[in-house]
Amino acid sequence: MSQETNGMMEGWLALTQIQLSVAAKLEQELQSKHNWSLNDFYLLYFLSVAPDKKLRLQQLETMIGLSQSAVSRLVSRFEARGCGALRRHVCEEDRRSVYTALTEIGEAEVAAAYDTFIRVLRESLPERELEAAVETMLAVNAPASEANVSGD
Amino acid sequence: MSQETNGMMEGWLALTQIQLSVAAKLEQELQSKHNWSLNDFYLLYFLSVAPDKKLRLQQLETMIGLSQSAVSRLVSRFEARGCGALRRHVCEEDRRSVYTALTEIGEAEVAAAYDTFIRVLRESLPERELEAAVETMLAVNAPASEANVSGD
DNA sequence: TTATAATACATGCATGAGCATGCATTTAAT
DNA sequence: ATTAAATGCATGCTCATGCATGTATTATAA
Repeated sequence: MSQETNGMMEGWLALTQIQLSVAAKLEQELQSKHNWSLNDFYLLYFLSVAPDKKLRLQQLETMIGLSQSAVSRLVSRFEARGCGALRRHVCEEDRRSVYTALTEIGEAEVAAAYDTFIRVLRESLPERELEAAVETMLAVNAPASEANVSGD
Repeated sequence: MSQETNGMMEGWLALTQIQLSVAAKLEQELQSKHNWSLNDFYLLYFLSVAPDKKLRLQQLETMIGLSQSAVSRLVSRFEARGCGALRRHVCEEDRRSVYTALTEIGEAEVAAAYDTFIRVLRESLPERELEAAVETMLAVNAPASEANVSGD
């Protein structure tokens, strides 16, 4: 466990903590203000910026970063709430696929949730810590990592 | 959804994707090479760098970033495997607390897993994308964000 | 001392996630 | 045209997690 690997470790742990805590804050605010989970928001957001505001499940997988089954159920659950933000219909060019499309109601809701999202991001992102964590990792992993570049 | 907020969003999404994919790679390698989950590794790692190589559950909560119940069960499951890397004993100064201590067997296993961890981190960390994502977020969130600092 | 509150961990329960698999549809091979 | 393989989504199962709560211990108040 050398100096360098330790820096790499510290940087990664710090980055992970930051990601976790900001994501928790986002989840919390989206939940209380819009009754959405973070993944609900990602789902609707990616639809809102997609051409024709519709995507097949497969496309959502990589965007949201969930497994195929998880996306299938995420959309199912959301649709089952009956809030009318989503609509699913079989893709006519390939009847195996299913399109998930954003409705006008959904568009408005996404826009509102987006504002919340960005606000919380601005407020809760620990900029200095994030920059420090990343710099630590990059410095440690650089070719000439012999030099002591740590601030403290 | 202005230019600036969009940059913030893009940066956050990129950061999240990076964290997810690297964590998945770490999990995968730890699982195949050491039969540990990522949280298993974090647990044993934090013990290995703790004074006397032991910690109370409460201390592990914030370190690992899990709830109290999740940590309780994480330790329980690990101990229940009977691989002898962990030992739990009631804290004598405060009999409500439980110490989770690393054994010598555990120390050796952590050292091996640590090497794997750092190697995967070095190999799979997308440095340029990470730096770009963070810079995007910081630039967008900076006071003088009028200036166009985006590369494309 | 005794009663009340606070603390630390364990556990029942509900939920979301991944894996393996099933079903329907499309594509490729013959 | 027929058959086999591949693709896209749904679903049964298991498991890890968070919340609410229970239990044991310690701290505080009277």
